[in-house]
Amino acid sequence: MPFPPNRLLLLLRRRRRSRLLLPLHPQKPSFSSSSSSSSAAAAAEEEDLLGGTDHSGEAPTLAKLGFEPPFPTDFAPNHGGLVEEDPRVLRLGVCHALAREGRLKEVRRILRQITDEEGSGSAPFICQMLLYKFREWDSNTIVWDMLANAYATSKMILDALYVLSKMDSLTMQASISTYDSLLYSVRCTDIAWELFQEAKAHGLVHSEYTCNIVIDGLCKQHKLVEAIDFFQQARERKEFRPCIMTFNALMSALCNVGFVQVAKSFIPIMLKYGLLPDRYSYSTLIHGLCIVGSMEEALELSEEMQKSGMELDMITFNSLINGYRLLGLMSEVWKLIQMMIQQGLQPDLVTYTILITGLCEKGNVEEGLRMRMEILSRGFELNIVTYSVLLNALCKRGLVHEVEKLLNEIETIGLDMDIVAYSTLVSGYCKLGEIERALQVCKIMCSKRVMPNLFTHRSILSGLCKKGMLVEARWYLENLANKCQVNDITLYNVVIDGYAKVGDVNNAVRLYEQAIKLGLEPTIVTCNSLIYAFCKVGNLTMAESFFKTFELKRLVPTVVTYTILMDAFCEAGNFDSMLKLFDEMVGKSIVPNAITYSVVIKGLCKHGMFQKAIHVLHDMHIKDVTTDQITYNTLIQGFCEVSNTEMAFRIHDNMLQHGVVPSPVTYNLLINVLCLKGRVKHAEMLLNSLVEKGVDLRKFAYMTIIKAQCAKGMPYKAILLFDRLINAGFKVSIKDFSSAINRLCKVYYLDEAKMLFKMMICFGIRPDQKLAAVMCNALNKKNDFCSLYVLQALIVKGGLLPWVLTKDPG
DNA sequence: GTAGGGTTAG
Repeated sequence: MPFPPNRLLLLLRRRRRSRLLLPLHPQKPSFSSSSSSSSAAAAAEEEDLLGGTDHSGEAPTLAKLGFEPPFPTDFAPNHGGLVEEDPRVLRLGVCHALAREGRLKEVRRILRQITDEEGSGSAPFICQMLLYKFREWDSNTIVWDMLANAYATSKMILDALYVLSKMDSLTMQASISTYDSLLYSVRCTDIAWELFQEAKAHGLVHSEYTCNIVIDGLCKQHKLVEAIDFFQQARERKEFRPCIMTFNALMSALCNVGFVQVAKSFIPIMLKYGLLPDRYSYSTLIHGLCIVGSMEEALELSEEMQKSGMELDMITFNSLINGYRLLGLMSEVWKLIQMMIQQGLQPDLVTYTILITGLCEKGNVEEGLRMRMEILSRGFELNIVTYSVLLNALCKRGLVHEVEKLLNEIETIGLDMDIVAYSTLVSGYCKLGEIERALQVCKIMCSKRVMPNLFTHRSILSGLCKKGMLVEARWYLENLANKCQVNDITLYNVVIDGYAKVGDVNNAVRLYEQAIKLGLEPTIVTCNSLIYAFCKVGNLTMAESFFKTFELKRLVPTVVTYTILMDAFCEAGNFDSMLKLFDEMVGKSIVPNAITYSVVIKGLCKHGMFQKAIHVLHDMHIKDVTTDQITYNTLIQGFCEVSNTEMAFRIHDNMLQHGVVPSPVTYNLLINVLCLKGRVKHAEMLLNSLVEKGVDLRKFAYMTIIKAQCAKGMPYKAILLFDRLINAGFKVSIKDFSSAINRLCKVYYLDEAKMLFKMMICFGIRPDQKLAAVMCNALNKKNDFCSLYVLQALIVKGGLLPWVLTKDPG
């Protein structure tokens, strides 16, 4: 007997809430809903078989696992339910007859047909047929064993276990191959390991496949340490002879976590067993090397593969292509595709998806969409993976309309959205601040039985936090923890960071402590957010203290940790501490990135060390650190703050030379510095040239010039620009009108102030008390009583208190 | 054995 089924059921009992649930037959009666006395007796027998009555008074284990067999209400012994003519009985009879003749292949085929037709939950019914019609047949054991095997190979695990438990009660012995089939079927669940241990504890002999199945299962469950340990021990005890598939499984699992060199070390072991690496071994290792960015080594290995007589196939080519994509080297991607075509292989959907991903990552969604048309024109159909890539890119660009179009397309062609596609959409809507829409998507996916996972929940939490809805985020998190038992530190990280961003140190720390109490391990991300929280409220002592505490906990600081602390010291004006941290970081071989350098540049500028700041920028170019808009803006801002217009513009030119497109913030800075230096005309010229070029500008750029024009006595230009601002589609507020009107009043351009005031009324914006007071006082001083009366009437009509007419709030 | 969703810093 390979293993005792009742013991297995006890194992299963411990996993009542495991994910291993069979699809239910909701319309079929369950044990508990049974009403007839005979069915109650049968139910009692079932309970006995299932390992005795549960003393807690709960239903039997299988029933708790969602197993609701049709028996006993529609079929029971001595109940007349079994009729000779039942085709299933006849087929089981045929099986017995064939088994007697040793025609086992045919028996297997018929039993597979029966189990597939009857579906999950049918085991009790079929067992009853075998039990009451064929008990005395000498071919009985073979048929029972093959029935268990049929259920196991059809992934109806609980049915297989049920048959085995029945066999156990009838003192029939199941075969090792049935045991292996069952083990194979459950190998991806944590049941497999205990199943094996139980079998071992009972001194059962393994087949030559058993250990290979266990290793494969452990690898697929990402239990790498256990898999390797098991492999070593089984080898030492000479319990098995590993096959090539086992080596490939181990190497694949290692590669997937980035341990490609460890994976490679399995090759000599393979050779010792007389096994030569096959195309799967090579492509697994090549894939592993590609995902860690070791492209040179990957190419070397692909050459070795070819020398061994194996041509590169699509999968290996795609791995290499994706490797270059991951490094952002799209030119190499194209080269490899050319090479692939030269070798007679046409790009497949995976190749195209990698290409689209690469294009989208470079910000070229339009080209990605065009590529989609090319795929269709080549006769391919897009799958949900390709659509997810496009959806993600469109969401990130905020192209909601295009997203909707693509979703319609997915629906029209009848493609099912999977968990990744739905999560992408949820995340996309969250990033766009459309939480309600994201939650609607969640509802839809649940209704389609695609359940939200960690990614989905994290996106929702992140979206709530970014909107400042921390109460809701906390509520959502606690609901997840209580109801769904989803306890993952990354979910806590998101909310802890949410608190950190608004400077709510107390709640950030409290939530952190709550996570620790739950037994969750903090990560460096948790730590970084807490350090950020203390920095945000200016408590650098606590920030440093937390930093040291986490280091003691062996959490390794990252470039993010150092950058947070450096920025805080920079903001506090503690230049020396900032540089000390920078040196400490470099000393630990942590490589500074663009964000770190921008903090350093900011610090140097604040300290008046502009030459050094420029030097850092050059240094970044030499070290091939990507400079972005913020890097340049930081330096431009530095020069603007000391009114060095010339240098600010030179940095802007340098930015263009390096192919970095200035952001709206760049132009805000440049226009502002021109206005501050009194060069309002230059500022306007710059603005005009930018508008002509179709450059994306912010309201700030317009308003900066308008305010300067008002203050410098250029009221008509200001009014015209105000008009252009409105025509450009910007929304104007009372604040914008007030800032212009106030300045005009200050320099006594009252007629123009009145014009803007009228313009404001025309736009349906009512003056507030402060603006009304400014206007009234100015009119009073100029003795413009006529206008004053009109204004007063307007104010009274608008419901503003009359006292504003005599008081100037300043 | 190949492609998709992701928490932290300027």
